[in-house]
Amino acid sequence: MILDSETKAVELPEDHGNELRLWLRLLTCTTLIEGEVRSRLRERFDVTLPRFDLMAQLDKAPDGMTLSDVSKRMMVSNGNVTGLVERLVESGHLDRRTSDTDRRVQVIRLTKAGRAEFRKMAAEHETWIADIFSDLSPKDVRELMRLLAKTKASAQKSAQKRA
Amino acid sequence: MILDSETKAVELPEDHGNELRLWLRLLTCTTLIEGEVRSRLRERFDVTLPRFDLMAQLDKAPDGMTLSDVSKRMMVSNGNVTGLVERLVESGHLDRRTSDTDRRVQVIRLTKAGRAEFRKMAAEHETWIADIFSDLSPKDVRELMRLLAKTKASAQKSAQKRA
DNA sequence: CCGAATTATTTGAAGGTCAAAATAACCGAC
DNA sequence: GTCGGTTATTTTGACCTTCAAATAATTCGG
Repeated sequence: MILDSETKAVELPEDHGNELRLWLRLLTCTTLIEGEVRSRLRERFDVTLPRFDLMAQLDKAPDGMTLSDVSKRMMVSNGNVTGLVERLVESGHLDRRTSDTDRRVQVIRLTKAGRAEFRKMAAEHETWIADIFSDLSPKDVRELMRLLAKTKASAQKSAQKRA
Repeated sequence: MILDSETKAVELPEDHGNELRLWLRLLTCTTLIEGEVRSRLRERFDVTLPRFDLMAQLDKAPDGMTLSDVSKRMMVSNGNVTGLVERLVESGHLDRRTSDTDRRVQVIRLTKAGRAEFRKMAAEHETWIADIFSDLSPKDVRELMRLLAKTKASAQKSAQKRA
C-alpha cells in the first residue's frame, strides 16, 4: 500500500506477468499434447479422447464403478457421463446395470470386447506419450513431476478458499 | 531387442510409466486451473472461457485479425471461430468487416465496449492466476517455464514427425 | 483471359460440455 | 410408516468443438 500525491490510499498493482505467462505456457503444452493424442486416437482407432479416458478409468476398476465415481475421477459433470456411457453401452464397450442394493445407482463395467479393445489402444497410447516426451531427460521428468505436484496443491488451495 | 527361449526376436516392452504419469499430472493441473478460471469467469462476468480467450487475442491486435489468424492462435478449428465470432458480434463485443483487398477475408476487432469489458475482466483474471500459483516460488516459476518450454518443443517435434 | 489450384470462410452432422432443474430412491427421525 | 432431507442419475438448453464438405474468392501458369 502506498500513498499518492493527494494522500489517498491506493493499491499498487503488482506485476503477475510471470504467473500469467506460466499459465499460458502450461495451457499451450497441454492443448498441444491433447490435440496430438486426440488425432492419433481418431486415426488409429476411430475413438474420441473422452471415450478413451472413460474406458481407462473402468480398466482400473474390474468390479465396475458408479456414474458418480466416474464423474469425480474424470472431473466432468454428471450429465456428461450419462451421455458418454449411453454411447459406449450402445457400441458394446460397456455393460451397465442397476445396483442390487441401491436402485438409484448404475454400475458400469467394460465388456470383454471393450476391455480387449482398450488394452490394445492403451499399449499404443503409451508409446505415443513416451515419444511426445522423449526429449526430456529422466531428471527433467522427475523435476516436472515435483513442480506440477506443487502447482496442483497450490491451485487446489486457491479453489478451496473460494468455495 | 532380445531373443526369447525359442530364439525368436521379440520387442522388449519398455517402461514408459513415468512419462504417462507425467502426462496425467500435467493434464490434471491444467484441467483443475482451467475449471477454476472457467467458473470464476462465469460467476463474475457471465462469460465463457472461449469468449474470453478470443477477446484476449483481439486485445493484442488493435488493427484486428482475420478468422484464420484467430483460429491458428487459439489452436481451434475454423468452423469453431465462425460460431464464436458470430455470438460475440451479436452481443456487441466485436466488430466484423470484410477486407477491402480480399473479399474472402473477414477482419474482426474489439468494439470500444468490448475492449473496456475485456480490460476489466483481464485485470481480475490476472489476480486469479497469481493466487492460483501463489505457492510457487519465483524460482519454481522460472524452472517450470524452462521445463515446459522443453516439453513443448519435444511435443512439437513428435507431432511434426507424424505429419 | 481461362481454368486449375489454393486459400478463407461457412455449413452440417455428431459429439462433448456445463449448470440447473427434474426425477427417483434412499435414510433417518419421529 | 411416513415425512423431509440427501444422494444418484437423467434431462434440458445453450454453448463449444471437430471434421468434412460446400462456397466463394484469389492467384497463377499458359
